[in-house]
Amino acid sequence: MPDSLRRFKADIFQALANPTRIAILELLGNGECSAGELIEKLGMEQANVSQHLAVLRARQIVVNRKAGNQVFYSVRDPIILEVLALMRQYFQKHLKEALEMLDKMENAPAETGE
Amino acid sequence: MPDSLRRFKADIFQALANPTRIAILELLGNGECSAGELIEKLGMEQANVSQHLAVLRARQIVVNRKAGNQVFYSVRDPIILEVLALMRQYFQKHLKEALEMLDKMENAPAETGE
DNA sequence: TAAGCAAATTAGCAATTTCGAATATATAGT
DNA sequence: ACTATATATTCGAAATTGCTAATTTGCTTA
Repeated sequence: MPDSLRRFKADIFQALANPTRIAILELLGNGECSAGELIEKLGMEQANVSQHLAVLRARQIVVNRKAGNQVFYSVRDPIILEVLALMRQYFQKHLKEALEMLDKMENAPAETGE
Repeated sequence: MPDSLRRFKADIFQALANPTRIAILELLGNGECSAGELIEKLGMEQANVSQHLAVLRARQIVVNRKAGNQVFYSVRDPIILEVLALMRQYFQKHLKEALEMLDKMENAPAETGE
C-alpha cells in the first residue's frame, strides 16, 4: 500500500481522535441532527462545535443539508459507525486497563459528566 | 457515555492517526515481528520507529516478547485489525474522493504569504 | 433595506506531536 | 570486564491541534 493512501487513512483516524468529534458522530448515529441541536446536547461553545464539524466535513465523514436557517448533519457512510461500534466492543473488552490508563493520565479535572 | 470513556476511545484513534503506526500495525497483522524487522521494512530511523512502538505500547495496542537480544511485537487484540480492515473497505468505497483529497493536500499547503 | 438568528470562520495562545541526534539500557559473546 | 548488537529514552525545534473570543456570512422576516 502506497504511503499516500496510508496518510489518507491516518487522516481519517485523526478526525476520529477527539472526544467531542466522537460524541458528535455518536449523536449523528441516531439520525440527522442540526448544528444547533448538537451544540445544545454537547453543551459546548458554538464555535468549538462548528470547528469540529468542519474537521469532519473536510474529511467528508459527515455531510450536511441546509434547511432555511439551519444546517443538518448526518454521517455519510455507516462504515464509520461500524468502526465506532467496534471500538465500543474493544473498549468493553479492555475496560480494566482502560480505567488504569485513565487514572494514570489523570487529565480529568472533576467534571460533572453524566 | 461519560466523557472520560470517550477520551479513552479518542486516545486509541489518536494512536492510529499516523501513517507509520498504521504501517506497523499492517505489518504486524501478518504475524509477530521484531523491532529490527519493522525498522528494516519501514526504512525509517531506529529511534523513530521505536517511538511509534512506544505509543502503541502505551495504549496496549501491541504487546512485546523479549527473545535474547530482540523484542518481538504483535497486535494484542484482533479487533484493532478489524478496524483497519473496515477502514480499507471505506477507502475502496471512497477512493475517488480520497485521491482528490490527496491531490489537494499535496498541491495546496505551499503558500508563503498572501 | 435592516434586524435577528444560525452557523462558519479567523486570530491568537497554550499544549501536544513528530522527527532526528545523542544518549542510555539490556543482552550476548569474548 | 569489554565490546557489539538491539532497542529504548531523552532533548530540542518545527509543525499541528484545540480552545475562547471576536467577527463574518447566510438566511429569514419585517
